[in-house]
Amino acid sequence: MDQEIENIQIKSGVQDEILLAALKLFVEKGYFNTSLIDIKEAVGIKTTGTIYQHFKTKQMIAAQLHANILDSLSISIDDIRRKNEKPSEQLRAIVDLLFKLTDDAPDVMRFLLILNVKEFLPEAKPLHETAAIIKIIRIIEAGIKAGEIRNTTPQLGYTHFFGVIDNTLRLALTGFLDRKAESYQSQTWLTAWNTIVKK
Amino acid sequence: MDQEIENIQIKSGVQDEILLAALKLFVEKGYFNTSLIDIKEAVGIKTTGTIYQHFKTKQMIAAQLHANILDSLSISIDDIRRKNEKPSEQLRAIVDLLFKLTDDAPDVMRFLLILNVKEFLPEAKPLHETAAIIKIIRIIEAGIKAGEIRNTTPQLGYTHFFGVIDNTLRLALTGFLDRKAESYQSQTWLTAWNTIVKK
DNA sequence: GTCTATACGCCGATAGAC
DNA sequence: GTCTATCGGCGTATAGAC
Repeated sequence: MDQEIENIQIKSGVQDEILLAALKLFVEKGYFNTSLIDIKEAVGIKTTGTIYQHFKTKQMIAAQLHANILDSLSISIDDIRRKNEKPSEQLRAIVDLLFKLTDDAPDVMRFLLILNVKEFLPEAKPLHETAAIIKIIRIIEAGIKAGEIRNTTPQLGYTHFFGVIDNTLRLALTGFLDRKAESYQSQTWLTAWNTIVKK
Repeated sequence: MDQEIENIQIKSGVQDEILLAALKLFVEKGYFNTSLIDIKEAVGIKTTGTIYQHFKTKQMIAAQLHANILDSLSISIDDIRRKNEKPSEQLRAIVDLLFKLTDDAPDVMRFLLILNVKEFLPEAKPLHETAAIIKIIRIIEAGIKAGEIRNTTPQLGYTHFFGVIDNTLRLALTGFLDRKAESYQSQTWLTAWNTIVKK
């Protein structure tokens, strides 16, 4: 999986076909309901043995996916921080990205928002200890210092703001909200921003 | 498992000991990482065969837990609706209940908020088609009609309001928020209510 | 590097004694 | 109703030919 600014690109090659097929199956049926035989068939190779040429274990496939997604996100956030000055603008750009990913790469967002990663990657850091989320919390921290965001703890600000954002994306991904995520974007941004803005 | 108004009570008896042990293990390790042997040992019986006297399959244990939790919630919401007139008061009482459950019965809330139920109960209704959630959406609908809640769709109102609530509870349950859920309750209520209140 | 074939363990579930 | 014992199957992983 190739990381690009502001998006998540998939290279060709067997290894990446395996990752792509696994991502689709994991979010569709769950990690434990997906066997290497399922993956083998989705990729179109004839044996599970071939998978072991590219990944040491089934778990490593999931670990690689997890790392790639979080790395891409972290890189995109770096880029957003370079291109935008004010915390409010940075948050806005992050929200834009997440809505875009939800419509364009829903399986990536399902992996992030719906799967309980800890069950199949017990060694994985909790989300809030990953680089991407730490950077977001820093942005909120900066917003509080700059007077854009009301005086609260960055943790609780993050919790409320992304409570609105993530739940909207999650319920769009599961079909409870019936239109494309994009159609909820402007109203959801306003609502989320209002949970933390200084008035 | 005995259902009581405003709380979730566990009866004694082997059957309920199994449910209680399974709940704890499922939220701790995940459904698929929990074997009947784990459950047997947690309960303190000597054989997995005994479990089959009370439940037809492992899946039925999870299904029973799921049903009991959602039924209790639905009953509690009925009670809240009887005791409170205004939609704002009803929502407030539901939030009170959820925060209370998070501190007093965290495993129940972990089952509801963190586990990806669909993975191990593929036949289960999505949460938003359950009686409990339908009732909540009706409350929001009533609030819009009564002029307490701003003019939006009940679905999006639900999404934003419970985005704030659920994420706060989820992050309290996972330790990202380091104090008891209760300590965030009043501020989180205000934030959530502000996402939908008519101004 | 991809294939065939298979080993091996674990777990859900069952049969039947007590 | 709880126990002992065991079956059958699935799924991960490996060994080795092509």
